[in-house]
Amino acid sequence: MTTAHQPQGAPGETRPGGRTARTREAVLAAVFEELGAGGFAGLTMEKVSQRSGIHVATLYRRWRSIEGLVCDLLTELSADVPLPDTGTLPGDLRALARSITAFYGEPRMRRLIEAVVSAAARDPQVATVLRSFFGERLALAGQMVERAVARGELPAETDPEQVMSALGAPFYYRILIARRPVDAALAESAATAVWAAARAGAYPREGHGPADDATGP
Amino acid sequence: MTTAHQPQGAPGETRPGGRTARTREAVLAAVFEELGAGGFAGLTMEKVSQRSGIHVATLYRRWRSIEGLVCDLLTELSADVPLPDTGTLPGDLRALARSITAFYGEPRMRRLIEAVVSAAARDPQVATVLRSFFGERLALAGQMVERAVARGELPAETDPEQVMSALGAPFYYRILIARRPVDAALAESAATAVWAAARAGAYPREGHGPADDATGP
DNA sequence: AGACTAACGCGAGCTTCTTCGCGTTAGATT
DNA sequence: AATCTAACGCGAAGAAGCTCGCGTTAGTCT
Repeated sequence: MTTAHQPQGAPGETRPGGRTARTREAVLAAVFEELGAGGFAGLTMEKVSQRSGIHVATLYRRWRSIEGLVCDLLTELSADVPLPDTGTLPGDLRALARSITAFYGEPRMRRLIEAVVSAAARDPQVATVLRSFFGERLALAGQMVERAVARGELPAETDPEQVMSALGAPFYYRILIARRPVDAALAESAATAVWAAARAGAYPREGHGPADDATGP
Repeated sequence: MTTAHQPQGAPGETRPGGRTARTREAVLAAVFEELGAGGFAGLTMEKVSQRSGIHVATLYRRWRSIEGLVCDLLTELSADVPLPDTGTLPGDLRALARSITAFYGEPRMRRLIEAVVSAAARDPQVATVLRSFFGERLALAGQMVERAVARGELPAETDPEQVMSALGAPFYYRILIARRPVDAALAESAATAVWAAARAGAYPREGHGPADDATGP
């Protein structure tokens, strides 16, 4: 869980509840606020230092760079989107899509993911953390799909992680590429689309080709 | 077409075929190569200057920043993915998905889009250019879907741009978030998924809700 | 061909970013 | 309570990034 950048900070380290943890909290809060205020463009060590009251040298010592800070913030805000269990996959997909919409409805969170992706483009270590971070979340969310397959809602050869990728993809496209706010319509569209596509066998496990009904209606 | 950063450079300006155009060509080529070599992480004005043989001051004068350079490069490489017309929408979707795969199959191009998104997170002007750039391409690609609607392959209330967004989204998710290379399987999956989802009415125009078959099989 | 001007090269100078050494503080240890 | 050490504050020094003014070059215009 601890990033490669910071020698200490996560619970279970040498100074668990003490000064170290306090400064980390203060710093990450400052990064988050600064990010919400000015985006990644206006994010600088100097500002984080001023807002948090922590000296710049300390920031460089523990996090090495802005990228490291953003990266650490990402891992901190991990457990914010819980997995639904409504009993049916379309219900679950819809619920999750709405959760994601609520999450990224806040400009702060869009700024955060923007910053993380931007940081990953510059720092290979951040890229690694980002990949494994989403990898874990994807594997976790995949359980939702596995239940659906067990219930017989989807073909047995369906790849759970691909389904969940397909659910998330429209949001990140909207945020990073189209650069428009996410809304309820996107959530409905994403959930409906993934459900239809998954039923059509568009997300097969490796080895199985996709069900080829793509030759006409 | 001209970015907000550079006073000259695009064809039709004051010094069309002369030194200005040559330096721009040399500089953008240098940026591209440097990007392919070290990614956005290793991209610096100094290196671009050295590789292109153009003085640093000139780079700052014309492009103002690294972000401006990357932004200009994006607009330069715009017309590289032609629109297919196979006669059927599933055929078109598949062909386009394969084109996109070929395009982003090159690490260089993944680096480029990474750099562009990263630059947009820092520079609001780049963000604007990025949005309008993809907006235009989306509108253009939407014609593919309009033809399909006219042929009766899709519901009349289908929103062309949403369909095309949905086709592109998986690629950008793969590149920027999952951080794994794009492959043929992704192309097939994306094309198949969008086709199934579009037929199910998952991409309605504003005002029409998505066709609600999301309550169970 | 000659005059005119936009764009470039050059290097100095400024700002911002980043690191380092040393003394101090907070928390753990016994 | 006394000791011991990791983490922090502080300021200075070094490096990198960025701007500016001036002279030169290349392309245009008459």
